[in-house]
Amino acid sequence: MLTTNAFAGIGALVGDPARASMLVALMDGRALTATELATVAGVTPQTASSHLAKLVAGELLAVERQGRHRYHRVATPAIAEMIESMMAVAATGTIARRRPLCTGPRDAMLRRARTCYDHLAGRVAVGIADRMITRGEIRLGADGGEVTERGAELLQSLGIEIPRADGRRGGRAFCRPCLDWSERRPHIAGAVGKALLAHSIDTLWLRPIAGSRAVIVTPLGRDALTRLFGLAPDIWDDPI
Amino acid sequence: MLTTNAFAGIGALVGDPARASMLVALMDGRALTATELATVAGVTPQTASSHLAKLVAGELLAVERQGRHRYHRVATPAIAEMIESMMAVAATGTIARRRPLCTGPRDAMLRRARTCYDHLAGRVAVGIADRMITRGEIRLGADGGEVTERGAELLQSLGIEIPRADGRRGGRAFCRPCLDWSERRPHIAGAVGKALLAHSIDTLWLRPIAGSRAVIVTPLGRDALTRLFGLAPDIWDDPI
DNA sequence: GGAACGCTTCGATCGGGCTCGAAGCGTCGA
DNA sequence: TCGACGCTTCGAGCCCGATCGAAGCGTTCC
Repeated sequence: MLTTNAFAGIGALVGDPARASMLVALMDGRALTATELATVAGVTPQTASSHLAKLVAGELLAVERQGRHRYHRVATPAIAEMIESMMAVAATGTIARRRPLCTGPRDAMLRRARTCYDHLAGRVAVGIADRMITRGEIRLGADGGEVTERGAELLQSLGIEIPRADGRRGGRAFCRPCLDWSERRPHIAGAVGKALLAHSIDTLWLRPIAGSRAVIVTPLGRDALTRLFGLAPDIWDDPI
Repeated sequence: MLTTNAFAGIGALVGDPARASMLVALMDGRALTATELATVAGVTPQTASSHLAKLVAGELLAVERQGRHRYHRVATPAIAEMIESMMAVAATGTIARRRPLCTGPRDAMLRRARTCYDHLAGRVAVGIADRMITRGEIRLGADGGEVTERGAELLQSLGIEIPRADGRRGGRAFCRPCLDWSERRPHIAGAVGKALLAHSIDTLWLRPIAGSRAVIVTPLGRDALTRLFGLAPDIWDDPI
């Protein structure tokens, strides 16, 4: 079976710890250089080069040359989704469940707010999803979700344009639940989640941290998100 | 990073050809014995036992003892979704795209109609999705889909009860697009796809083949599906 | 032009894991 | 009770691939 071999090949590509680290690092959607990825993976540049060549040949990563740098990024959204679903499985495993996923002040930031490929994740993102559901602005089920009319009004009032499912103006905007690794509950992914994150960065509500998936919630963003999405004030406090 | 290690572990588990074959074979949702899986993977029972032990330890498979048999199945729907997304990536790769996925009379059946974990896949499934979209019975987008009121009426008239997204009666029924490996276009997955397949088997429209993911479309099913979903007659002909 | 830098290629080493034969354990049927 | 069967464990062989040093190529900066 040709597909089965390709399937195993994908697994083997992801199966090496160094390559896995690289893929995880690229899951925020940015493009990183070979040297940066070597540092992330904890290997020498030669080894990283070999790994990156394999990932590019396997079409998991795409590469662009810029001068003497080579920027690597996740090749397609489908691949990012695949990695997401694999991490969701990995995060629910016994080994990961045994003790808290991460500790320390740096990881407290990750748990609070981080990027998940093209949308927001973490305690804040789950809180936003919770409130939008209870206020009837979105609906989320096991198989998908959508923005309600009330939700569309809210987003439009913020200046966020949500692409419709079928391209037509009158169509419905779907969104996708994405299991949050740290919270173990869904946050909003898909076009809606992407637009929400982009808008939050544009308006300086959130500020990405270079070299990390964590994002800083600015004082401006804290006020805006609390007000607009009716977040509980204690969402900003890191639990012990 | 604990999660990254677990992530790489999942990849390594899937990365072996023998284990990959087993997982693919189990993707129709049935539970198979260790010996059956050894045959599928083309390895000796000892080797299969070792692989299965790893897959069970990694919580990708669950096992049930029945007398001297051990039945293995995909542990959770989340894992089946993960495998699906990996196969979708594998099926779009250059290697798989180079030549037709499969040939021969046995594979013609697979291309026509097969199970995809808990729902139907293949040319017929894609045809059903196409027609339901054009007739306004379902909507499918990149991030999800839903059953329209007209679609709900159709399904209800067939005696298919679709679980609502939020459990409430008035709620909306979401469904999920799933990229068809052989057709390279989406068919219907999620609760709606599952209910549709179950109903088709109950009514003897479809008959699963033991030891294969292919399903036979009975004459009864051919008539019913053509009539109910307005399929083009040539969908039953295998292209050369 | 020369040096520093980013990245790749080549070659050698080495460890992990896949594989199967042989043997052992539990279950089923006669 | 005995043999057949399904499956697992143990052990040894063996191959693949990850890793890094050394060297080479192209780019940038001074």
